[in-house]
Amino acid sequence: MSEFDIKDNTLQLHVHNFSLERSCTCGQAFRWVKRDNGSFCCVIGKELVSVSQHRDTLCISPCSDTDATKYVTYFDLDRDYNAIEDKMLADAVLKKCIPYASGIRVFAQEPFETLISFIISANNNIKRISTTIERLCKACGEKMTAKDGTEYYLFPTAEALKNMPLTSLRELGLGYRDEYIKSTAECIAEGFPLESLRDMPYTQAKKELCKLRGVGGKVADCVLLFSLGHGRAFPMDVWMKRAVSSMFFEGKEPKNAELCELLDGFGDDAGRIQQYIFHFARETGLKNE
DNA sequence: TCCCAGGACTACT
DNA sequence: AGTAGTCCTGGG
Repeated sequence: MSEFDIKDNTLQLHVHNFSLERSCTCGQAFRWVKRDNGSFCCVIGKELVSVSQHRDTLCISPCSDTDATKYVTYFDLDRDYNAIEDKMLADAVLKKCIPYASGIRVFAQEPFETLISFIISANNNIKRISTTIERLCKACGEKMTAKDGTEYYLFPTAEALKNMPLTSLRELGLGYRDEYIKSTAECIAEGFPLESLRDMPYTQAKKELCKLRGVGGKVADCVLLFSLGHGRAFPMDVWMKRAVSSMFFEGKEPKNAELCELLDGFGDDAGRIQQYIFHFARETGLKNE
């Protein structure tokens, strides 16, 4: 495991080629908040944690003695992203993405929170997704108080969401997604084996996820990549469609088989490479393609 | 006022 | 199997 140190309830993790800012704001997670002092806050597990980066050191607080592995896993610190970038450097197209996205890590988030969050993300923008999720947490997530007195809310359990009246959900600004969320929360509360999708082949796991209401191919891929460890998952939103068409298919939309061939070439790093392409597309607007 | 935003559902060929 | 219209909401 990567090097770490704990003092004064602060965990210090050694990182390399890591960008906290890019990783927290790239759209994979919605509860990270940037504070004036440059640190980022989020509720992870049941803790409200503050994270800051100083060159190659990540400082996380508060922390207990046994939290190191938890955050190494969350921030994906044991993976060799240099090896991924080396692979991309060998490809003339992928090479161009690196300067725009280097340092992004794919976080390992909690499956249920990720599932509900990305159902909300459908036909929606990041700002509204974030505010809606915070309202949802406040409405039916457990209220917690940190040692310094700060109050915060956990992401709601499936049980709590299931018991919310549709009208109350609608008042939170979920729009037509309210019934998707209620229905999916019901399925999870009644035993839909979300965790078991981790060990299932990618294609089968995706098929299972798509049985849930409000979950189509794109949302399923987000859940598989961002919370269930499926590196093959390659979320295709409108930006990615534009990017993939212009970068790999001379501006034309690829047929399904052509796309599969491309993604097979990316192998188990497809999802992480997706993050590089996505960031490149957003920052350049694909103007030079 | 109209149109769209990091999709999914439904009802059609 | 593939495609058009519709869906709540906030902002340009």
